[in-house]
Amino acid sequence: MTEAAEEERADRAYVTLQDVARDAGVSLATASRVLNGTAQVRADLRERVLASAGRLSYTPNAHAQALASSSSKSVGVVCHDVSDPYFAAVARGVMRTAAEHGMLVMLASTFRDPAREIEYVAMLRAQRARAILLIGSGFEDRDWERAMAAELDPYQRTGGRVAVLSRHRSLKVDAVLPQNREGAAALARALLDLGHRDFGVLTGPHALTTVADRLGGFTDALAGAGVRVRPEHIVEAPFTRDGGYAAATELLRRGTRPTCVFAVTDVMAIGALAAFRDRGVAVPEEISLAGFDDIPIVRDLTPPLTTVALPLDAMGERVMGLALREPAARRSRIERVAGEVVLRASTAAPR
Amino acid sequence: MTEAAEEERADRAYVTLQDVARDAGVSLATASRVLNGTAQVRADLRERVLASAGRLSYTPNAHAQALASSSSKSVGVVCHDVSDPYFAAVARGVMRTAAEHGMLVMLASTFRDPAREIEYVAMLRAQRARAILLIGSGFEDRDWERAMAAELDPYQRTGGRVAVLSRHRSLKVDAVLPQNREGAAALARALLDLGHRDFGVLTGPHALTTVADRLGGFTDALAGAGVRVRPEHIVEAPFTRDGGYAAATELLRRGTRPTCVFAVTDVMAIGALAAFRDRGVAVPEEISLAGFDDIPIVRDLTPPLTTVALPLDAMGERVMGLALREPAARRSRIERVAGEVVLRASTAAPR
DNA sequence: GCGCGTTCAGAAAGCGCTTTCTGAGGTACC
DNA sequence: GGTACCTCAGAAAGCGCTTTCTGAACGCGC
Repeated sequence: MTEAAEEERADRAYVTLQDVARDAGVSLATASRVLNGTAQVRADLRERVLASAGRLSYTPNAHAQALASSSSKSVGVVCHDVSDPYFAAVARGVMRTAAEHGMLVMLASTFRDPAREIEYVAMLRAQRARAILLIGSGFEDRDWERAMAAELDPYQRTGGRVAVLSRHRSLKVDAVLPQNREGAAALARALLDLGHRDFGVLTGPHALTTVADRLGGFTDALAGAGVRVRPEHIVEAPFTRDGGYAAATELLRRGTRPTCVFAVTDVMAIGALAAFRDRGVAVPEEISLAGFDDIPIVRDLTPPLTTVALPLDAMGERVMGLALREPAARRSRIERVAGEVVLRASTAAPR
Repeated sequence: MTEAAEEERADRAYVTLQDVARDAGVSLATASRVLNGTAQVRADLRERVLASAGRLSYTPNAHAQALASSSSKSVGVVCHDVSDPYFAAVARGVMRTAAEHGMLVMLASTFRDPAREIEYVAMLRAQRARAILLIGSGFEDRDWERAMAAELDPYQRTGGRVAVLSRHRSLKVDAVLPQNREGAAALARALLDLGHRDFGVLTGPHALTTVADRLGGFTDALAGAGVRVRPEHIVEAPFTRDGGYAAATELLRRGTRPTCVFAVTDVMAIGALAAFRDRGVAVPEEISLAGFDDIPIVRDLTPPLTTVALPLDAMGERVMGLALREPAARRSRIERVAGEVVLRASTAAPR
């Protein structure tokens, strides 16, 4: 390349395919074909194009490519909170799988604001994301479901792919579904086996499908054994560590103390454990505590937490896999994921 | 809209601005101006355009917009691992700030592969991300630095903004820099004050700038007090929970046991704590343990971890803020962030 | 030697927007 | 009433690619 050409290039914002083609002395079409391997091109032209592209350090404009080919290399992922360990663990599988497919991930964090979730889906639609993943529990709210469907349906009709992890009565989309009911029920039975009869539950906002399922599965299984959870032993709080702390504190305040407490997520259980420690209530000696999810950190708590283990990383992988695979024939695909009860030192037989 | 028009629309993949303009009986230009508020438009035309856009549920094609206006609404964020609690905490601030600016975040996870990091920067460049954020320690490796600069320099010359969190001898970019040396030094002095004289250090790959700084700051401060860390008490391992576990195990295996151990990150400290527990070494009675970062979970460990607290969320906010603000006059801006020593129950006076 | 089928490079038509340029129509002022 | 100026809608030129269409060049069979 001559000095003059070099200078001219410095003016322009970017090196374009046009520049490469000119430098290589071929047409735009040929340059495009070489760089994409779309068609056979005579060897010497090939070489020239490749050489020019390298020399000019050409970077294709992904927007132009997306526009011209009407397809993009990005997928959207919507979550509640990136700093939630549950999401973090799932995201790992999501990111890995995306990378394997050469996809870029656009991440949106709703901070549990339903309106914002819908807004983000609209943005991802505008970005022509190839697929949209909804990670985390949906809301059991008619209006919200309608609004979400209003975004998702046109998106899917125009070739967009949607997959969700956890949720969603009304959305006709591919889904990876942890067996929340069954897992919670199995946990209940395991705790019954330990000898517990008096339970407390620290639960999240009941509008979340996940909460409803876990709470329902747990209490139903207990009921099956003739055990009822006293209403004042069910405490609702935000779906966070601090929510768990507050709920556990409230539970202790209410007087009569259960022998075993189930927090519907590990994150809440962590807060509960801290609350018990701060109040001098020994776990598991005075009270047993169990969670749900098996986020990585709970193994390192003292005591390590009894929980229902979900293969979080693999779930992320599968949900991204669903979204990237060929669309289903007609109906949505459902992949159920079983949880496995893991008894650790945070639970013991009641005294 | 007539049935025929409705039907015609169903064929097309998307509703375009053209469709809206036609439906409203105005020109493309006018429709664009109304939707973007770019210029004054007569009230009745305005209304018609807005109504049509609503009725057709028009979603602009972000790629077309980006191409035509040569600007985009997305920023790229490159991290090592989304599931690392350190990144998760920082990401929270990053995501919040991005949302406040109406930006979409494209997230890339390198899994600590230097080559992949550079590859991602190229992808983000292709996507014409308005800014690129590099979160996490850089590599002290000439070749890598050169290759990274080769991507970043042209990007910045063409108007791209780059900001980093932690690192980077050679990159001329805006940066948020935790005071790793100073923080580690302050921690060292605090531990000396507790009475410790015999230290161990669990460290990460020394090619990471963060590791070098923290290790250096710690040992230098000790040296200033006439205390040397015995070489066999410095154990290098991967920058992970399991790395910390392995390093602590190795440290115990080596025989003579220090009275106090510093793990260069909280994540490693968590692993170390587990290793000590598994080996029956009481913390802090038999050995004191300190970390660095103050990731949220360490407060809930037993014992809660002494550490150097970094305002992780705020750091994320600031690095995104740097990237979104007007570019600096000429030189890169540096924002230093001080760490604060927080003594918790994992450290105590030696016996 | 001629027609036919192939192969492959180049011309050109978009993809869906933004934005400059053009010109119509209205207003203010002399 | 005519000129100068202003406001604002529409025409059209791109943005940087992909991809269809066109046609040149060549090899082959009869």
